[in-house]
Amino acid sequence: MPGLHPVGDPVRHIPPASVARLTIYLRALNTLLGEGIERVSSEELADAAGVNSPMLRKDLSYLGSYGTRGVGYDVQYLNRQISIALGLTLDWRVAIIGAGNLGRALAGYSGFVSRGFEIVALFDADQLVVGAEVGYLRVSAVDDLETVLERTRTNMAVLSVPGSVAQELCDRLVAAGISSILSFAPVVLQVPSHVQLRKVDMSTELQILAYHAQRAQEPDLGPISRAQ
Amino acid sequence: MPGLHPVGDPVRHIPPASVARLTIYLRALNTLLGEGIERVSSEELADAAGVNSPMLRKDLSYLGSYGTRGVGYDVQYLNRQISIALGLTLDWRVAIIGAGNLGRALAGYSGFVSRGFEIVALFDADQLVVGAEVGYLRVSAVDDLETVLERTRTNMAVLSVPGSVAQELCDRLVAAGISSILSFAPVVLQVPSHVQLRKVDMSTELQILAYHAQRAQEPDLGPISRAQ
DNA sequence: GTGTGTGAACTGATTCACAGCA
DNA sequence: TGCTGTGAATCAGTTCACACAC
Repeated sequence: MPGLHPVGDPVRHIPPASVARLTIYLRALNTLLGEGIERVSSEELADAAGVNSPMLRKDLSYLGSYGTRGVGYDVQYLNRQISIALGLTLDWRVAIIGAGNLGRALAGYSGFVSRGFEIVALFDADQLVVGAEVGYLRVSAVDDLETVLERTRTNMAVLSVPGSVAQELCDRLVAAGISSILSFAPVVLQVPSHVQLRKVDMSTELQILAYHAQRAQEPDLGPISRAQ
Repeated sequence: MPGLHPVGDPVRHIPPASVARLTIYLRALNTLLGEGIERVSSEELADAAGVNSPMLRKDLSYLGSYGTRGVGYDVQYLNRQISIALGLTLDWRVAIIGAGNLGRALAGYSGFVSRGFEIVALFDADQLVVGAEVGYLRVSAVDDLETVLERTRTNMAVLSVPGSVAQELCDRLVAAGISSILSFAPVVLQVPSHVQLRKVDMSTELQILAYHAQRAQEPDLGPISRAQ
């Protein structure tokens, strides 16, 4: 009986860790769809997503009972149900702030568009860049931020600006009513609690890799000289 | 008594969640250093890092006792201790695979170099791009991957290639002895267990934002019609 | 007095084993 | 019989309160 939940409690409250994995399942399902595969077991899908199958089943159970016992999951149907649960069927209009290499890479990244995200604006502070065409977008002046955000009905923003101006621009985004922000700036940003801020940070990631690599390097009992 | 741990058990085994936050503290400490601040309390540093102070103290306690009770932490000293614990004082030589917009953005990103990571090679498959100069680097042909990795003594790799070729290149990196990989490719990669793979994925991040934004939108009891 | 360091309590995430259904 | 869905058990991560050092 897919689609049936106690009235007033539909799908509510998926644990954050599960939400993150649901996006991975979605990706794996898309790959399967592309290969023309129509049905998949929790074991197979878990493999494709790089998790174990009880975890996958637990995650999916937060959404409802969308599989068939003894059989597995319908790829297309599950794909759609996860999309609905994540809110991907709504209209997401994204502005990218900062048209440097990173901003342009993001603007040209087809993975966004294919998943219900439309990039509707691209801003830069540099007058030499303003007006340039990047893909099908024209770069707007960051001075016109508020006006353009409103005109384009933007409801999500990506910050790809230098750390030194990130907080200032973040504040302007919040003041303009944006409450979902993805930041690539290498600084800690402060936002009011109603704003969802996520950070992507390449040097943080490298540092975490360094930690593990270091540990792998010195097999077990490292030199105490290491400290200081 | 900083620097003293039971012999044979120096600093071992920092929980993953703490490792991730230590990189943030490092960033905050660097900002403080830049402002000429010499001493900081757990409360102040926690604020700057966007966490609460008991958590920060707990995280730091995994490294040792580097603060002074009643006083706080020496910014410079703590900065150094965290760097050591994370392995940032070792020699990290990074290759970037893929010289598209993203690869070039990464190659030009000063945040890497400033934290002990040296970018030593940049690869692309496109013959029109090979040989071009990006910053102080010359783009190498991906055909020469193994040779160049060895010559440059690369020990970390960043994958910024299209999803369709990511697994193949990942396999080649692993075969070439690279065991720390940061992938920006929007696919699930399979690696042997001794290889540390981290993923950065912008569309995953947007999807997570979408989930929260959707929930904020429909105040609490969403329509059941939502399912299917 | 002040602010760190840490065991103890708690909360959330993951694993497991198996009941339930095709 | 086969594979999903889920409570119960385990494990990890976070919060808290307070002992302890300066």
